[in-house]
Amino acid sequence: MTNASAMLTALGDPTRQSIIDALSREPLAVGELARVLPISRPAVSQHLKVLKDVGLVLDRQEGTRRLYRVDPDALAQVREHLDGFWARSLTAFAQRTRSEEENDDQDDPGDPS
Amino acid sequence: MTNASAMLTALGDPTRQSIIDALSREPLAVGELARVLPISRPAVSQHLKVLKDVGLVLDRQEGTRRLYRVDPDALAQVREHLDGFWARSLTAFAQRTRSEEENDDQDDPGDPS
DNA sequence: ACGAACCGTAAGCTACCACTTACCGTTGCT
DNA sequence: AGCAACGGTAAGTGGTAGCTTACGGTTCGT
Repeated sequence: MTNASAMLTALGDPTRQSIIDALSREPLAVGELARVLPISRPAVSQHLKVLKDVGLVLDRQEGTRRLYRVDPDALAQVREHLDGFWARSLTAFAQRTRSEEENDDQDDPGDPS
Repeated sequence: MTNASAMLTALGDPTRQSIIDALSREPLAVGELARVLPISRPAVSQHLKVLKDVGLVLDRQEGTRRLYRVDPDALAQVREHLDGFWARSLTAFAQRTRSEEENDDQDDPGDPS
């Protein structure tokens, strides 16, 4: 499992999507996230651990608080991974269209001109 | 929950990621997918239902078989959704850098004009 | 009409995931 | 030193996601 797909898997949880959404606007401490989200503070901590393990968020000690923020480079990696799927699906579609045109030629082998 | 985040959630399962990966290269029938993947054919069917419900894949009856393919537009939606996170995190970072500079100014409250 | 190939769905089970409460360590302030 | 605020982690629980087997429906060939 590549790192990008691991990040994609980590993003599969709606709560973690909300966390990323909030952290993308501004860095937040765990307690601040817990106040916004409908879950307890330990639950937020556990989600943050998952996100940090795959590299989607970074943390920094700020006095007694711990500030979390998203890593834009990691997010870019996931985006490029999806971009790969997208590009392949497009070229596959283009090739399929060409094959159909060739099949049309085969179905009616007469000269179209 | 927007449609893009629902698609992102559906992409959270590694098996579904493999299915998207395979289908992005070429359209496949359910049985063909089951032969490639390490799970049974009904399991593939269930995953395909999830992917189809969120609009990530399209299906087409081809004789007795049912061909599935990825919808490039749907994939583009997810990519743009991630792009939103990415862009916000970048601007947030830029603004934070600016605030730090302003703080430097505040440390020395001389008139900037 | 019969058989074969293909697929969706129901039923059931297991494992894991997300959540909570409880506890403990750390940091900073007075 | 003592207190308060903050946060990570262990332990335990409920729900559900993902898988399998079994069954039924549809389409094509003979």
